[in-house]
Amino acid sequence: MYGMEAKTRLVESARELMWDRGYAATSPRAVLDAAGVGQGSMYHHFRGKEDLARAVVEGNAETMRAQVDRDLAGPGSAVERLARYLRRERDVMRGCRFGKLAQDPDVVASPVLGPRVADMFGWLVERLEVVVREGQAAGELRDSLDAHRVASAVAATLQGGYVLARAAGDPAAFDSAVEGLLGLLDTARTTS
Amino acid sequence: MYGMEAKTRLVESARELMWDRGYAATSPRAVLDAAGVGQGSMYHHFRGKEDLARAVVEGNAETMRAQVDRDLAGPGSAVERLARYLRRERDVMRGCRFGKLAQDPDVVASPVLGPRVADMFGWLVERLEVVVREGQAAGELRDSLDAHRVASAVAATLQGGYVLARAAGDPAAFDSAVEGLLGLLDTARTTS
DNA sequence: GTCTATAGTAAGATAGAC
DNA sequence: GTCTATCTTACTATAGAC
Repeated sequence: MYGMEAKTRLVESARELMWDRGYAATSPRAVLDAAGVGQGSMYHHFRGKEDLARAVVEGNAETMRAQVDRDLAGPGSAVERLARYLRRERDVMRGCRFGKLAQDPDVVASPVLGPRVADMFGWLVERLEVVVREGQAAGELRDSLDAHRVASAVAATLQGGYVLARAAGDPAAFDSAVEGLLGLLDTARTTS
Repeated sequence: MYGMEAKTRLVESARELMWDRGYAATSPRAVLDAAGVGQGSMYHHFRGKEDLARAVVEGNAETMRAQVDRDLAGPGSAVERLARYLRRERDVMRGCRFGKLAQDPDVVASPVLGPRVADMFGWLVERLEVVVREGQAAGELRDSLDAHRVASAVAATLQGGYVLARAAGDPAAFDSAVEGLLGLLDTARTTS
């Protein structure tokens, strides 16, 4: 963290703290201490807390889109690709960087942060929907299923899995939810 | 709110504020203003913010257990009862009173609040699991399904549905997720 | 029981030196 | 560009009068 310039260190420190504590609970003071820079440095590079968070969110969005694309656009059938996405190794107890923000009233109310979180989830569900449709076109998944709704259920199970895991204090709760959904998805295949 | 004694007004005010803002973001100051009482009154009836939250959570737990039992223990097949639970009218944009707490680091870290939230979700998943097993015993749901995992997926979809709705700023995202799961549950029925 | 006054700490941001 | 000092406001809690 100390081999970078101050601006980069600020964003990286904020990224870690926001992942753990969310937006509202991440104070500029804590970010500065973690980055090892003074306050003046932050207010030189950013307009304030919200602007720093914007930089964090933009970086996270790029990373997440790339990860999702890797899982969903790779080889395999539709269900195999959904399974690869759902079962990807995750830092379950830290939660989803975006799901955490969506729960924060300050984020949703922010004109700069709110739309970015909304866009991320809108994109994700659309992306999942495409995979479901491909599965239907290939005759793998039943045509009777509503692709958008199934995609929404997949995204929701993931987000809810994080909630259950944090509530239980046990990552296994996340795995149970994911495997439960995959079990149901398996019954929705035309081939068996 | 003003027809009750101060202690009751404090709990009710805190309940509303915590539903909207969560635990950490709900200040005693805001609760006192909403309840229309002074600070001394609160510190007479409660040991502090955490103790007041405990009273709120205990009341919420009772309410939620009663609601879930009404939905799941009533008449109908297993899938019908799960659908009644999932489709029950909800204040989607306000979210789940317990899911919100599970996401709050201060709550999870609290020895008095954390276990209460954990117990609530543990009880819920167990309760859903019983319904799935009943469906299997009745020959309605496939025996190949893991009841615990399916129950976890149901609970997770609900919690994740709230996340998607808040991110999108649209309750319809919640409905899509719920209907997506119900669509998958329908394919898991042995009868059609 | 309920109130106001006040304490001590931390939040988020600004000013101005270097 | 980066620093420290300072400002204003809010938080959670305590003290002590009524």
